[in-house]
Amino acid sequence: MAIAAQGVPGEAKPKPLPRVRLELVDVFGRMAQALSFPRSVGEIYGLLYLAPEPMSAPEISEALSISKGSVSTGTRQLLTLGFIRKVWLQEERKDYFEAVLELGNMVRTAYDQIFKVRAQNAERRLTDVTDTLADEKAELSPEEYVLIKERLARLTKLQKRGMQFMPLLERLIK
Amino acid sequence: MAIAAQGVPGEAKPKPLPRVRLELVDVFGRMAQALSFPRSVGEIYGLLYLAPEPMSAPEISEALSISKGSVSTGTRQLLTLGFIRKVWLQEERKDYFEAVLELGNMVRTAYDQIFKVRAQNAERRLTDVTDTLADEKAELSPEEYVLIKERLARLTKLQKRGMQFMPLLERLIK
DNA sequence: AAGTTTGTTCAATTTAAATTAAACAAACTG
DNA sequence: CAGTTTGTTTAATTTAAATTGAACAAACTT
Repeated sequence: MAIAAQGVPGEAKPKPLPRVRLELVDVFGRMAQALSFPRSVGEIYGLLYLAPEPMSAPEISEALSISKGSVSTGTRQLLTLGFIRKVWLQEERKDYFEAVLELGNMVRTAYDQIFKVRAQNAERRLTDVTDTLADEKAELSPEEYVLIKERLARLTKLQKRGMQFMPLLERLIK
Repeated sequence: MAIAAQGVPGEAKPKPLPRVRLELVDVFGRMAQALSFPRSVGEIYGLLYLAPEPMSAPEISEALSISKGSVSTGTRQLLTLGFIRKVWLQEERKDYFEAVLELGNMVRTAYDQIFKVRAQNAERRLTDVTDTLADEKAELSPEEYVLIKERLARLTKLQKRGMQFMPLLERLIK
């Protein structure tokens, strides 16, 4: 039998969310999808962004009607991205979460963890293709070899340009 | 009974693709997925990028083992993005496609059609949320109202900063 | 110790998106 | 004209991803 402690922020308070908050949940949900994150991840962030107090996992689950499994994986993703943080509240055993409001930082970490990694992967894969071309030279007609070589060189050049671009971008957002 | 015309580029030439080409197909396929495009769209582009001659839809379908339906929708997407172009070859009835190699242009159109549109949508949705807050003011406690208002203002500010950023980005890529 | 509550993990299910297959129209061929 | 070939469109299927639900471990309560 729960004690229904008074001072504990979200305990026994299943008050329905105001419309503004539901709407922002939706906005971030869609935004997440557009960035190919699970919708629920965006929804959790949207919920926390307008929360007056930190929220526990069960509260989030309740408010968004999503399973606690999804809350667990969703909060983990948001934590590793640095979009939310854990807050220990008084004597509570539960984890509480709050949104990181300094979105500037968010942009930085998102950049580092998503964009940068992808760019590096792309670079590596392109090198692999170029290696394959070298291996395969004998089996190709001279014309085809030259053509492919030129086009891959073109891609590599573009790739390099993009990479040079990155430090500039970094200076701008950091 | 087909006449198996000699001069026609890709006719009756189901020669298997060299490994380099298969690999680049794969690279672009994955890249497309990462950008939340259908994999097949990337594959088509990857195929055309190293094609010595323009390719017809049936040839693409054959080379990638995808249905002609997918080729039809995939080429349409790539055409509207400006990543490939149609080429009319001699007297042929078929459409032939070739990759647009000037990837700089591609980046520009991709920016205009994808990023820009999304940014504008986000702006509109955020305005809607702010409107909802105004509507709902009476039903919120003063503290909650102020809190939400401040946080939405924060988002709007960030949003504006992002938008200011865009012309700069445009100048860099255009 | 027995019983809660919280949070994680993973198999099973659901959902959404891409792909195919089939039906069709259009442009040609003999 | 009858028969091909090409390309588009839509319903049906397949595939991939997200979500749930159930099993479990850990930290607590009584």
